[in-house]
Amino acid sequence: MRELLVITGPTASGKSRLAMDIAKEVPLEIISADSMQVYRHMDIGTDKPSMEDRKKVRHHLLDLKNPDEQWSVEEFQRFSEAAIDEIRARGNVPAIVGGTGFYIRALLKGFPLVDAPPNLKFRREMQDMATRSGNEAVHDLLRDRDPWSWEHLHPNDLKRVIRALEYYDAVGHPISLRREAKSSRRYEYLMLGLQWERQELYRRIDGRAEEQVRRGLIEEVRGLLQMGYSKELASMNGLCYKESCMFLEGLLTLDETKELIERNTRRYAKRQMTWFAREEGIIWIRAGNDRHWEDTLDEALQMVKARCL
RNA sequence: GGAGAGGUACCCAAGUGGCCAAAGGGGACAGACUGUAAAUCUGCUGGCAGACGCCUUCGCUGGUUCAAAUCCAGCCCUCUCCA
Repeated sequence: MRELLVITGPTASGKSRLAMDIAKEVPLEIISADSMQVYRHMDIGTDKPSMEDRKKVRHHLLDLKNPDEQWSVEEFQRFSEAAIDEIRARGNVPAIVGGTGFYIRALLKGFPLVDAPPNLKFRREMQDMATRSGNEAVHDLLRDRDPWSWEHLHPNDLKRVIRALEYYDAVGHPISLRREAKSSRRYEYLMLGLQWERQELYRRIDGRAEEQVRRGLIEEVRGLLQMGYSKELASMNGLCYKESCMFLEGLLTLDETKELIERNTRRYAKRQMTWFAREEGIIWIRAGNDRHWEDTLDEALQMVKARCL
């Protein structure tokens, strides 16, 4: 059985490069598992694959949405499942490439699709209640409806508390039951993770902001703002964008902006590593300055050829 | 040279005799995560110990006191203003 190829790892670990290199020997099509690269006009800050790469290898789930359009895990799940079928029908190997662990988990372990979309009015109400009566008051609403969540969610984790409530409101049973539920679709997969020594990865991240600024990050963000996309949007709160908005508002100097971007990127990488550390099924492939990229690539290639072809 | 202000833990910064291993913020570190996840949230941060607790810290050296980051003396350093 041909397995699905998944390439993941923290930001700046070389996922795209690995995928592109593998594609030289294996008929790959890439499905981006990146929550930010779905947005159009956000290229430099998201480090989106170049048009050149996209010409060489077919990419999916890039530039699907405008920055103010709705997008979420569930949609990622649907779109990527469809893309997988499509790619296989063409006789190619689907490669999920990206660092958004939540998306990858949703696809692989498959959260069951449930009809509980965001309910904005409900969220508003809960939000108001929180500001009026405190986060604990909202959190306490979970007690009877979803004891597991009540116990495991911190009252200050308002987003999740509200979502748990919202879910219950829509479906009538606790969202926490979903963790036991089986997905409708399951995949056999080969999940490769690029592993770097922490300090080395951080060094790669440092200086990256400098590079992005040189490539026009600030202009990109200014353009987004001019198109009418506000800094309040989720998309505009992504790495690089949030900081660039602050710069454009005069809150930061350019140097401070670059520093902030790098720091936040390191933190992001750390969060990803924490996530992946408890994710099961990842085969880690070591990369680093003490190892030739060719060796890293070969190690990956061997497994891909053995299991995905 | 003269007049002031100040030196507190990785950084900034409270604290002016006991309730101080020392508020608060930042950073670092760790963790969580099931419909916006590059987001959001939590914990922790002198050393040793499982714990009672013990030990070493508030520029340095002495002193006063039952007791000092806090009071006194000298010294070192920093900053501002006047020369």
